[in-house]
Amino acid sequence: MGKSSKGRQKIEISKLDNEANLLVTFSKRRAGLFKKASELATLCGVKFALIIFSPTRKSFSFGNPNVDAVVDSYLNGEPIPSVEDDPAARWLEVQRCARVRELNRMLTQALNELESARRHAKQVKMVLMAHQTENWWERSVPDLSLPQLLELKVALLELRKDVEQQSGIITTEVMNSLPLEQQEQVFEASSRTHPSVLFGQGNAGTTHIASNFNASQLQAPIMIPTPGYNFGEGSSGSH
Amino acid sequence: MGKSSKGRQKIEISKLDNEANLLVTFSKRRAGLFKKASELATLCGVKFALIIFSPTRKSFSFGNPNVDAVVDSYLNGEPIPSVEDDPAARWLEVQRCARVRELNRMLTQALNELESARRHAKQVKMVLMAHQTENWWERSVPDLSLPQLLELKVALLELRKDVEQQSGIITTEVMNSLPLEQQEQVFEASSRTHPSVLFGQGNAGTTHIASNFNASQLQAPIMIPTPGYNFGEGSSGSH
DNA sequence: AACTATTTATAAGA
DNA sequence: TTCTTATAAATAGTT
Repeated sequence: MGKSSKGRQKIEISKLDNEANLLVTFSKRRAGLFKKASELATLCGVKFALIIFSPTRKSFSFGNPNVDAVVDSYLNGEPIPSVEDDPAARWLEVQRCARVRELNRMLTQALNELESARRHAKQVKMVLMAHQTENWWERSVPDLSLPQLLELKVALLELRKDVEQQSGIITTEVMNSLPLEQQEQVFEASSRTHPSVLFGQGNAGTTHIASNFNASQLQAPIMIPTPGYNFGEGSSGSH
Repeated sequence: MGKSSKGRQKIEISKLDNEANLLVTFSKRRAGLFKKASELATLCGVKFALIIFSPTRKSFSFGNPNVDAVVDSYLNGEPIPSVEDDPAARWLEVQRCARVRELNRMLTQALNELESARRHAKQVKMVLMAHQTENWWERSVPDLSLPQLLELKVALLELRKDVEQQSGIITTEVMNSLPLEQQEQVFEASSRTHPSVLFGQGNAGTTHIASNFNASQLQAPIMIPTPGYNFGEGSSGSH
């Protein structure tokens, strides 16, 4: 009898041009990839995160114990002392956590500057408010009494000292002390929600990934085309 | 003749107890997983990131175009209106990116405060520097000429006005005055340099992942046990 | 790190 | 989509 199917055929690994076929292949291979990943995690007890953006721009993700924990570890990863002398390793290490490191650096700097600016502002305010009960400077300064003027002088000297210490730095140096990348940084607001979908009904709890992983689960039930779903041991909890 | 090998045997997907075997299995399956991922990326032209922590705590990662770009997309992903009311989804959403969001929030706030403080400091400085050529206030204030005193009065009034507008806010209100949306804003630096390491010698350019992907490449050469290495189409450039 | 006998994944077709 | 089937690919155990 003739064969009922040609069976699996070898394909070249290059961008699929047939759109429909691409979608099917994506679904199949994504499922396979997720299964492989979960098997690896279960067999070897390792942490992992896998994030995929579908051809239709939706995101699929999962990880063990969960994506964010792994991403955090990744972003905050320890340097590897053993590769300290390997230039490539060093380079990569520098690349790592670029985002969080940079944010931390910026935050530290901003906080430092803010502290200075705030101390400065406080002193200015003190000087100006010291006599606010009378609003003495609304009268013409020449009318001030000698003690008042002396007080003013002390305050101004104090202020000047402060200004030299802080304001000068703040206003003249700070802008330039920021690395160029920082000054040019474009900030993008994105306080968006980024929800995820649980894996199945009640099997997202403490069970092992693979122990409740089989082909039937792998297909339709869990492949909800929703961006950012997680499953695995810790997917339903915090990390 | 007898068979030279039992060949592949079926195994149960549960944590391997044999340590040596686990390490070998990890290496093999990691390689397979990476290959599958790169094939999927090539075939379907999708973005992905894969981060794995080895049993020995080292991290392996790669992605298309690179891990951080995908992680960024993931962390700043679009909201999915349809799951807005799903409590589980909301919960996971809250968990997600906690660290980066908090850093961003702190940075945003610090930056806003700093901007105010800076504007204020600038005005203070202007007042104080207006007469710096003479350092007139180093003489005793009572010795000032009438024009100088009038000038001082104007400066002080100006400063007071500024202080009322800014300093008060800075020192008392700013911490709480940011609108909630602003406080939650997530900023992302978009001008970040992000170099990567080349994949192999000269094949990391514009070639497709999988077209230069074979078993020999998959094993030792590219599996540098270094945190955060990337390869793939876009791995050799910035994004 | 290689080698195979198997298991597993999957391209095509229905 | 989902199922089937023949075949390609991955890999467990061994050397």
